[in-house]
Amino acid sequence: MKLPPHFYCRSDVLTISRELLGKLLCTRHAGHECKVLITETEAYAGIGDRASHAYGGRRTARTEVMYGEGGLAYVYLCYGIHHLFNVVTNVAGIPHAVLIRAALPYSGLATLQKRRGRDEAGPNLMPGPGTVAQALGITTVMSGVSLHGAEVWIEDAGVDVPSAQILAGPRIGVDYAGEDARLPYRYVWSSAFAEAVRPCRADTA
DNA sequence: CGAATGATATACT
DNA sequence: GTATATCATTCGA
Repeated sequence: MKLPPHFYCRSDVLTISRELLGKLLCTRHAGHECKVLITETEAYAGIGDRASHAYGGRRTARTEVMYGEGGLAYVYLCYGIHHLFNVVTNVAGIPHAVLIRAALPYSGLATLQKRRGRDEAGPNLMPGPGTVAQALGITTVMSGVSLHGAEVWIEDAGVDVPSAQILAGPRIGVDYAGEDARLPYRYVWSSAFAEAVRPCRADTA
C-alpha cells in the first residue's frame, strides 16, 4: 500500500519523520524492485532551521525541489561521493524534508547487496544515508521525482512502531547549524525491534 | 583518524 | 565567467 498524498502534505515534519519509521522505501530501478524497512530518519524544518539547505528561504537549482509539494524525492550529492535521499513534506512553498538515514533489507536482498558490494543482511548493509541510497540505486537524477510514481515510492508495511521503541536525539553531521544542531530531530527505531518485524532474510531477488 | 571526491554556493574579477 | 571553501559521509588503516 503506497502512502497517500495527504501523508506527506501535513505541516508537522517531526510527526511525519517519526511515522516514516517502519515504512518501506521502495525502488524499481534497472528492472530490479527492492524494498527496505526504514529505521532512522531526520527532520529538516525549513527556512527557520539552520541545518536545512533551505535555511533563510534560500532557493537554488538544487533546493528548488524542497519548495514543491509534499511527496517528492529530494536527492543531492554530499561530500562529492554520496547520494542522500530525502522525502519532501508539507504544502508547496514550505521547504520541509525528511532524510532517510538508515534501513534494513526487506526484499530484493541480492540486488541491495550487489549494489553495496557487501554481503551483510542486517543493520550493517545500510547503516547510513549514503549507503541506503546506494543500495536502492538512488542517485541525484531522481531528485524531484514523485513518490506516487513507479520509480521510487514508500509503502505502509502494516507495522505499528510504538513510541516506546523510538529514540530521539540530535541530528548527525550538522555542527555548522549552531543552536539548531542540538534539536532532537533525529529518530531511531531500535534495530532489535525492527529486526523482529521483517520477513525471512533468505531472499532471492 | 584521515583521505577521497565533485557539485554547489558564494564571492570575487 | 572564474575561483575557492564547504559539505545532512564512508571506508579502511
